[in-house]
Amino acid sequence: MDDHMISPAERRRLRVRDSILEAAERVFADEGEAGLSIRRIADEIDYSPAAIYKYFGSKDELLNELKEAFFARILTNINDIYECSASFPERARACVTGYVRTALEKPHHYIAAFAGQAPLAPTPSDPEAFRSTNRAQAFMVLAGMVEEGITNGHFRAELNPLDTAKAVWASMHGIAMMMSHFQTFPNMSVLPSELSRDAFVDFHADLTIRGLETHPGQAVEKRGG
Amino acid sequence: MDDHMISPAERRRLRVRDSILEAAERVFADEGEAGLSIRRIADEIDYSPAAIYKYFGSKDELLNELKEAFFARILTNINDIYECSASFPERARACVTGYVRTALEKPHHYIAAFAGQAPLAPTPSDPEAFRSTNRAQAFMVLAGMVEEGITNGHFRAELNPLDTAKAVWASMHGIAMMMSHFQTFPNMSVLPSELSRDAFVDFHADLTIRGLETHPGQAVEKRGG
DNA sequence: ATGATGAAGTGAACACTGTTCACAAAATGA
DNA sequence: TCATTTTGTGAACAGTGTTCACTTCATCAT
Repeated sequence: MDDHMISPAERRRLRVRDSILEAAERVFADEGEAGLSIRRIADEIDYSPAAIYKYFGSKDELLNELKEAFFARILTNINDIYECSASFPERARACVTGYVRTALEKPHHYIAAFAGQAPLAPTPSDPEAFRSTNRAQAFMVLAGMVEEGITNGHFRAELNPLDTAKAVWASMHGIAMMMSHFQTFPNMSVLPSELSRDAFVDFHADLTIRGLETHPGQAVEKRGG
Repeated sequence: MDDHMISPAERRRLRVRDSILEAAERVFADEGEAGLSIRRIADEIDYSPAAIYKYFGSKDELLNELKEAFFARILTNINDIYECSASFPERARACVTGYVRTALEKPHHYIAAFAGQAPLAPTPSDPEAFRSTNRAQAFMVLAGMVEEGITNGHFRAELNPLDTAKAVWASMHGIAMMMSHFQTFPNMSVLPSELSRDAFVDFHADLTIRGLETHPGQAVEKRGG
């Protein structure tokens, strides 16, 4: 069988498809979801609006692909950080700040990914499909990190890894959203901050991780295996 | 001068205006921002679409009024909690959970309030106008709470009250968003939770406040004045 | 080479959106 | 009673996502 062989036609099709995604990505990053219309994409790549529907079932489908690609980026980054050689408490903080910093690279994407009212999970009921989601994978890295911290002795033993990971995710999500939405947060015009955006991300991560630690902000000897 | 006197005409006008807001509120709460169109509101109150523009400059203006009203609700709740007689560490946690719980009463509103790409602050440059915002007031309550905790000795002395309040707000915002968006969070189909939604709010608030505390999860003697 | 099959691409339309504007109806003030 | 302002409307404009009959074109079997 020639599964791996793709005809020139298929290659051509894929190229057009990618050009659609690329144009959408460009407009989206620059002008946000508001500025992104099918007709606009069509103009950008010199096709008719209807042509796009030969490649994507709907605008939402197209957008979902952009969002998933973005979460794939976050996943890669968070994974790289998790697997780096830094010792534990720093690694945990680096995971959190890494997520936020990657999210802030494309504010419009991050906002859009959670703005749509549709339940974000494409297939909530199917475990297989869910676990293949980039979002889910990024979350599992986080959960693994929490679990490691617990067996480490750095994090409190009574914590439930999954629920704790969800709570940490929620907090990360909060600051990512806040800073994506308000371009100058935490330095709001009337309520100035002493911290730069970068420093604030670190500060917030520190608070978040502190909430999990057995001896917050202090070194601790290893406990279990 | 008869500033306080309002003519029957004005009273009538206000009544129509309110009916518009009320209809919008109803549709919005039920079906979210997607289901809310000018024509839909017009249908609901038996007016023509154009009539609405005699009462509101634009759809955004109308929506902003809904959102502000919602934040006023949050402000009231958070204020009530802050001024209640409970002793400190519990009061801090109650503030956080109160914010989140009020937000969760109208998920669509909360999402919409932060989904619009426009900088949420109506007048970022004008301090006067900003401070009159319900959002700003709710935030100041939070900042006051943090400051009290610091002078209390419950919260670490090295914390900057304003920046800390912003970080706490971000975390609260995160869980509020998450639970508004995913209707079953933290109980996701494939990643079930041991905690009910209510218990999870408490859990998250505990983690958040712990990050600020001098002796997390323990009683502490008062320090300063 | 020829004719058939299906994919790629299009223009025009549909149903919807927020918004505007000339105009009518009604209430108000002189 | 007349003039003026306010309140409300229908029709239209420009925009949206989407569909569909239609052409154009590449592929493939005979």
